[in-house]
Amino acid sequence: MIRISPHQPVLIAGPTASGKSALALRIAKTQGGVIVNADALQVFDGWRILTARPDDADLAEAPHALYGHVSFDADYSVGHWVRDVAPYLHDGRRPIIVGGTGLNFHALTQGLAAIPATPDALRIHANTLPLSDLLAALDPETIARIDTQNRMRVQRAWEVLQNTGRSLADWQDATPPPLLPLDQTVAITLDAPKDWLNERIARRFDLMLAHGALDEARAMRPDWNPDHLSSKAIGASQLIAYLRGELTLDEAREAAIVASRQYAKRQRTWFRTRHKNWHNLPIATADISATLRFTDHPAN
RNA sequence: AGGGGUAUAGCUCAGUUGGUAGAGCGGCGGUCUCCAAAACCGUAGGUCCCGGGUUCAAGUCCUGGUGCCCCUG
Repeated sequence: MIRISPHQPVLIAGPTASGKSALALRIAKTQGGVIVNADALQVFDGWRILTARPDDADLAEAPHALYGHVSFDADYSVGHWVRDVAPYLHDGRRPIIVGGTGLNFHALTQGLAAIPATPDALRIHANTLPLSDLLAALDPETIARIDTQNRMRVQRAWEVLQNTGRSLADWQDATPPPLLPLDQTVAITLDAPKDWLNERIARRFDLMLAHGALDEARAMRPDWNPDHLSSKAIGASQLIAYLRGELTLDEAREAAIVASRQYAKRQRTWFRTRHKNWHNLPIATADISATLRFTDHPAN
């Protein structure tokens, strides 16, 4: 039994296709609140079907925020997101923060180093440098805490040092307190059995196709640029490849489903190790509404 | 029916002049404080189609089957 008091923020995490949005909507409708998106791709205004963004009917049932509010060709990252959620944390309505991006929840509840954004020019320059050069410029303290084989992590550390003159390790040690400490929330991680979820992932992709994912891809095709963040939506590159005749529809479908399964695996790994202090809510085995108990008075 | 080709990991395929097998993808596990639906790391899988033969030794050569593909009639 999970007790939830009035106005208390609710956090809902869980692997893709586990039913997070449906749960959020149910809570919002029955208990009130604003559903706030914590998903890295649903913030974009492109690929609405493919990213499983709430449809108009959902939007009509409860207030939603941070869905599709960023242009499909814009840059976006955890830092932007943390700034964007802030206004919804104390506006009098219960925030129901839902998404599958573990890093966002981590930044929200554990804090995020206040590092200035990397200017585009510096990022573009960094992209051209060999990994060995990036590594050579880094301080030992930072090197010790990053995966030196992971170019993105190394480049990030390099960019921070170049741009701010301070090492990533330094910045991280000075991480400000979190915007929303975990103990002020009711944090729920949806836990779905792997086989059950894999089946749902496949079914959901077929449903997306049935609901016009291909039309969406056709509409996005003229502006298609794999470098856009929004282009990372699972299934996007696959459907574009199909439209270009590079894959059969069946191959595109299969590739998208596989990518989705792999993504769900990464999410499970993250949640398993990082959400130890969250409520673990098994989804296929229990009736969720029976587990959640909304109280009339603050619980603590 | 005749001729040719092919049969190696779940899939697609590599395997040099014979020395009991590898890759990519997938699977499984993990890492991750600003590209995170990203990026990265680790790992398990094989009676090498079946039988016989040559050889100290055969995925590799010979032979008989079988499956599949192509061509001819």
